[in-house]
Amino acid sequence: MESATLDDVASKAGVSAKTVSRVVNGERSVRPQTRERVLRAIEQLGYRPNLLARGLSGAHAYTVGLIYDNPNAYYIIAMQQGALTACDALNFGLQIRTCNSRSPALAEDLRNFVHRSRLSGLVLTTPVSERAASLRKLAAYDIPFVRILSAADDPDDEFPCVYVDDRDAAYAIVSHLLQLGHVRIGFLQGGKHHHASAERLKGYKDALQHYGVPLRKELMIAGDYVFDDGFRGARRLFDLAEPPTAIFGCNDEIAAGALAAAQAAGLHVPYDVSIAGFEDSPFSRHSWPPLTTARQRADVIVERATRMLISRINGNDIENEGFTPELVVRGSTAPPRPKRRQRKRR
Amino acid sequence: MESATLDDVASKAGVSAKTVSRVVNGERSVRPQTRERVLRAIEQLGYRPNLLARGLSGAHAYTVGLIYDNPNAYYIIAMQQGALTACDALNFGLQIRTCNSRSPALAEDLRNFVHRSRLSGLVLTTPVSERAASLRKLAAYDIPFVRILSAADDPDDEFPCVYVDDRDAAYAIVSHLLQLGHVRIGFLQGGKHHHASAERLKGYKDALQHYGVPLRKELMIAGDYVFDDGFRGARRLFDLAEPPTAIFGCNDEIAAGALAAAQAAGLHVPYDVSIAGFEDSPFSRHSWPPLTTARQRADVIVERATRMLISRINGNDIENEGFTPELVVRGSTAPPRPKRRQRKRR
DNA sequence: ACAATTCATGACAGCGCTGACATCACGTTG
DNA sequence: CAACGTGATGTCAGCGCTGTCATGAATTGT
Repeated sequence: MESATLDDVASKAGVSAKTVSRVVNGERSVRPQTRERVLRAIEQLGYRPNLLARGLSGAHAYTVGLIYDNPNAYYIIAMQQGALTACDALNFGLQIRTCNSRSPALAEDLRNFVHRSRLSGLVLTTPVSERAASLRKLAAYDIPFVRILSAADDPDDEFPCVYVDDRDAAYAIVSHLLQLGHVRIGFLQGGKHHHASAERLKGYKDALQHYGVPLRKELMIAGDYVFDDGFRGARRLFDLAEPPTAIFGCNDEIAAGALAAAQAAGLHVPYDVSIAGFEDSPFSRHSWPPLTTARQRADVIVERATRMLISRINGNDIENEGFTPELVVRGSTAPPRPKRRQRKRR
Repeated sequence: MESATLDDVASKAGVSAKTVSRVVNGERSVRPQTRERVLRAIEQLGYRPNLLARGLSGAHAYTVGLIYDNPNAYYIIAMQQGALTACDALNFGLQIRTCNSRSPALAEDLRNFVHRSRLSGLVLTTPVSERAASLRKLAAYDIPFVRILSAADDPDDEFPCVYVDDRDAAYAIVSHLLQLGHVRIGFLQGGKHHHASAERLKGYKDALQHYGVPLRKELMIAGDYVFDDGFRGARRLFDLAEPPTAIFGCNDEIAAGALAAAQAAGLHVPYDVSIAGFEDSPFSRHSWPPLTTARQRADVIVERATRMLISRINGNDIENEGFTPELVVRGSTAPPRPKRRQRKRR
């Protein structure tokens, strides 16, 4: 019933506890044949190292921290799931923490968190992962971390990361709208403090340019990644003399707000106006009509980042990796309805 | 920089480490005067016990597990938040785990989880908290737990719990609809394996009876706590010869489904049909129109439950406690629109 | 007033593991 | 062939805390 200890494995394999420890921690200097024997004993006894003892004894607690500053519950759950999967598989613990990414003391807060729990490293999600100055401080504190962030043109390779190609995904969404025949496409931007916002904006602009559609300032509205800003932004768009026939909301919550605004204004989605989001949150599936969006596998992305981090902690070299969200077409987008307003367009 | 240890506190207070340990753990046999001195030293040094060492040394890991089997991200995040608040305040660790509440091996799974991490106890949320047979096994395994559950008529006081008065809250919602003048009120029930479903049903029935409105079988539709069942259920209601003028969905996701179904059917909410949910999830705020619902403070409830659990682990007696969700009236409910159908009603 | 009991406190081992260092068996090298 | 790496393994202390038991002081009963 009681779980096996290092000593149990050691005597079963006929080696010292320290050697078993070496095998468990993947240290080099163990003869392959010995390693083999130890691994077999571990397998037979179903040995798993005791995190508490490891942490108490070692230089770090064999536990990573998942850091976020994000109000989106679905996103958080998915990220937690991914991190947990990786940690369970690799015998690491997981600590979960919110933070204030705009605090000037961000780096110090994180350092305190790491030191207090003797964390082995951090997985930083957006927008925490984008606070360059704080990251430099963290690195100076010798805290290992892996960040998840939007791919930038100039990939900032200073620190290891998993990047998400927001530009490409936004490009795909806007192209989809353009191909449907939309020309006046509203853009509800997300918070400026997320790099993803700039990337998605770039995808929007690039797609318009590629299809030879001029950019219209009045169709682009700033805001944050929240429902209310989607609602207000869309209302402003509908009030224009020439309102857009399609709206791209920078995430599903913004798009949900736009959807609500459309319905409040008596517009039919998608016949009067098409709406697209970004993220593939349950919102996008559970609205009416369901939202066209870009699927972002936060669980997979974070699992990857967590594995990279642990690998790095174990002293291995790691390589950055990228993901591109995938277009998901649902009922909220359709060809524009020909109508006077559109004909009038110069 | 390094955090203080028991020994630091001990020498500062002029006592042995063991005595400090006694104070920290609230053991009785310490003279008030000594305790005072130790507490002052702890305060001055900012001492916080090391969870790893405590867990390694002691009979349990000073860590509680939060167990859920629930697909609702908002709910989970709120619960985690509450549990974390309590654990941070009381110097306990927190482990978070999903499980399959319908597995016949539920109790064994939980026991393994507890043993593997040497958890001090469990906070069980619905519907895990309702699996009576498994709870008895857990109790037999000597695993302390506190459950969160729907208040039943016959309060099952066998195990400590925090209960939520679902019946009263549902009663309040249906009364609200009745007071608006609705008589044909559809009821979209949640999954049978949640006791809350039965309680909410009871609230529905009680309210109708109190207002002298006969119960109509055809207005009550079974389903689960998911969007799709809300959608399908509402569609069936709209297809009735005499459709309801109001619908009460057993949670916000069901209500969101009903809302989508109404919009898909070209019905205007709330003028053609009123819709109410339960839970006060962001769904209810971010739909159009926003949903009338019952606010359930999952964070507060779970924080309370966690504090109870830790108190119990520390050897104190605890008392059960109750919460009643609070009616929140938003734009999705309004008086029924007088129309032919209603006049025809016999 | 003295043994019997209770209370407050301390000494000490040890939880399971890792870090630092010691050891030993092999080549290598001049 | 002695001196010296180099790689594989072992020894041992100790991380910070709690459980167990020992100790001495205070309190009680007769």
